[in-house]
Amino acid sequence: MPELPDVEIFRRYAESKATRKTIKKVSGDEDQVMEASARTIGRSINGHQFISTARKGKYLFMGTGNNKNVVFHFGMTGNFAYREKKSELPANTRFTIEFENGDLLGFVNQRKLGMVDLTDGIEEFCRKEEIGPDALEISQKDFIDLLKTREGSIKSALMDQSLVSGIGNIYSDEILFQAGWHPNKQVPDLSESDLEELYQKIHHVLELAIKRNADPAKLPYTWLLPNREEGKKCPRCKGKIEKIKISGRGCYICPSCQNK
DNA sequence: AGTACCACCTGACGGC
DNA sequence: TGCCGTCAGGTGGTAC
Repeated sequence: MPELPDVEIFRRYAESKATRKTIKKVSGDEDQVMEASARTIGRSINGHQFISTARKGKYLFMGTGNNKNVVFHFGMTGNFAYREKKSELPANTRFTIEFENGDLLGFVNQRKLGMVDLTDGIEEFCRKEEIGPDALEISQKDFIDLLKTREGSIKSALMDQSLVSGIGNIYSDEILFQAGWHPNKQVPDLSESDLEELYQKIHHVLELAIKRNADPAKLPYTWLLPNREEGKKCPRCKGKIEKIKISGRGCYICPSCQNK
């Protein structure tokens, strides 16, 4: 489930559970998830503590006292699992950090589309990976300036991580539903005040989702997300939710509410 | 510069 | 019950 709100919840979880504890050792499958090997990561961080956490878009960073950062990206599935005193971690745990006190932090990633990496500098890492400004960090002015020169559909613009990072398939559906735009609306057709409104919707949706722990069951029933299923009733107009395909991704809309 | 499509993985679900 | 196709909240590469 990991889009910006989910990753922010994971960050808070890791911050509260796994910082200020001395790292004893790390282990991980030597498969495609480990961008840097567990051995390399262990050599850099064993004996140190995590003292900070950071998030940019869907990327999560845990910084150690010796200025290293373990980087996490969850792909389409996964979360963290913290366990006390070596109690059992969930299935599909791909990377484990063990602390001196015996506690464990597991990176759970069923579909192996995520990754674990190591970097000295967060800024440098983001530049290399072409991760754009975070959707909740960028100013309204910068957001509008970026979109001014953008072509193509608003949906693909919102989901382009190099433009603005953190918004994925389902939260872009929600944002566009609340803003009233069809996902295929062309960006050049949006006025400056349209873009201002869009910026506000992005903040509204992402911030409230974080407040509700990114738990779909706790989101307002007036939102699209709890009704994001073909044939369900639109919570606003009671029309039928339709599923369409945009750049290969399933996309849910209310055709009558999203006709701007 | 955008977009469409495939690939990477695993597991759940519906149809037969 | 079992097999098969399809789909899932992400990203990267490639071809157009």
